[in-house]
Amino acid sequence: MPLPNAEIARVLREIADLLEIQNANPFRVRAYRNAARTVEEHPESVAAIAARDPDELTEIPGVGKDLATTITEIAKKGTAKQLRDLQREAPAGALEMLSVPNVGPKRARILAERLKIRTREGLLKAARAGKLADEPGLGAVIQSKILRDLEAHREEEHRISRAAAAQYAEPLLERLRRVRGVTAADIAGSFRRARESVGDIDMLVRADDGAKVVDAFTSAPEAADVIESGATKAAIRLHNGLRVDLRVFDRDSYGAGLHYFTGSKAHNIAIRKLGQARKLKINEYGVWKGEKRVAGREEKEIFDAVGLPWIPPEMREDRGEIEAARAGKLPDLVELADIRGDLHSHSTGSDGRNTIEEMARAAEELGYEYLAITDHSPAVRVTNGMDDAGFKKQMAAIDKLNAKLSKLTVLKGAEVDIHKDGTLDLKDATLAALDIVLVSIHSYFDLPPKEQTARVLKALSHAHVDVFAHPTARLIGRRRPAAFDLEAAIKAALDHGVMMEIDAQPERLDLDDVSARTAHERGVMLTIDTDAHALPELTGMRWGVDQARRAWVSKKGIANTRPLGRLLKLLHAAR
DNA sequence: GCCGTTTTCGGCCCGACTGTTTTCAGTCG
Repeated sequence: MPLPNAEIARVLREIADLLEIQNANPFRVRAYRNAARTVEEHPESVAAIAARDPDELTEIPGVGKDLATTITEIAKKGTAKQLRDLQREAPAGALEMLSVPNVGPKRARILAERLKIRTREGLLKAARAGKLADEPGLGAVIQSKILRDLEAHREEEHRISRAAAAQYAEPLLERLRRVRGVTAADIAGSFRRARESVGDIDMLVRADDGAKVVDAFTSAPEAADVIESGATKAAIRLHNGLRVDLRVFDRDSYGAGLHYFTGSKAHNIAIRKLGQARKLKINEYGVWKGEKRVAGREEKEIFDAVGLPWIPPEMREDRGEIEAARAGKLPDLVELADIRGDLHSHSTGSDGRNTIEEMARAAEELGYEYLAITDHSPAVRVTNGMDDAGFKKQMAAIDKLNAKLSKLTVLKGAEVDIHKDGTLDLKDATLAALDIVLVSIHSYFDLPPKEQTARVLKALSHAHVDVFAHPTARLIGRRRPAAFDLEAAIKAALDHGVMMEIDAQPERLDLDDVSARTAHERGVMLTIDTDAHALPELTGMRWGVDQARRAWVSKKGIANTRPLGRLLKLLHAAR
């Protein structure tokens, strides 16, 4: 297994941090950060490219001759001589200081070099002892901020799922909308781009009187702490530790502000460069020709100014969307309203909380044409899975229910466990009788990559398999993706006509955006499913659709946008 | 360190808030 892109990116970022502490050319630092990002999001294994032909690496934007050499070295050895040299030269402890809020490269160096602080605990002690107060560049106020953040364990970036963030952000947004004089309010940032997790929330408000909005914001009951508070900008921390940033814009600049604060940073930089080429300055207040603002009210005007069609927020990651927009090749992204059914759900047959009929009625309410009930097979005890006899009974029950239902068809399905050796957990005769067979990993997550890959490939080659459900089995923030060769799995899926799932559970979102995009581009049909274990979870489809949009997938690329007849044809074709 | 619709050299996105800097550096987004 080649070194994961994320690991190469991590090493590049560490080099960037150390260069910054060294006070290196900021543009050089930026080059490393930029390369780290593009490597991390590259759809193909960068280490595999390096092994094949290192020169090919320079085709990745932001990677030139030097970085190609460094990346090749990292891919081969897991580290680079440059990194080791920098580590030796840097004052011990400086890197660790960087992760503390309000400590950047300059202060990190002061803390490590002058105060000889090596660890976070050391910093906490020094701050308590008042040793930071008299240092140039620090001071009493910075000291107390550092102390407060360290005591609250805020040193590490704390990301929460987008779905969880919505529960905090949406009520706060409603509160701001009710402030007198506010004519619009939106959540921007990574939340609007539909990243699977968010580290903070950005809110934009359109109003003439910024002070009034800032006041309402900083005094909201949701605010546990005010981080900063200015004329048009403020930041608070919620009781759960989540940071919320607020910006207020007037009518003439709101669209520009929304574009700017939706990001991503990399996307914005690319757009500004396009502006520069047209002798335009683009900032969060508008598009400027000299001193004159020529656009800014609507977000679309920013794109107009640089000759591009409006680009959906989910695509704004500088992953080729600007080139696609320029070429008129932006995909027509799938929408929630395109979804005609759900292909992965559970009932009281295994670990679901509702009966098949309750689930079916709820799906009917959502306007769906079909719902697949895909209860677990018996291998994993905690899921209370059914054996072959159990499924036989359930199929008969579904036939009966379908006779009663007028608008919706319940599909007879199963979520079958993939054993350690790649065999499946139900008999072939049972699988053959089902309308839809999902396979997934629920055990032995840590097999060696070779073995894990073999296991997955064997399962996907099984004649009765329709969908590879939550393929990597990751749980965001809790369980790493199973280590198998995803490229090989995608190829196998394609060869055997197996679809791959985007599981919409906020904790899973599996496949992730980059993998789903790769699978889609290779021609693998995808599904978006809620994996609902109870009625309310059936409405979680939106999180999966957003993920698919981040993967550039159109309606055509998602199997369950098909009407029932076409879907069944698709399922039969694969068998 | 990267890169080219002015450029193979000389640029590289841009601004708000904070603190202590008495004119701006550091940090952050």
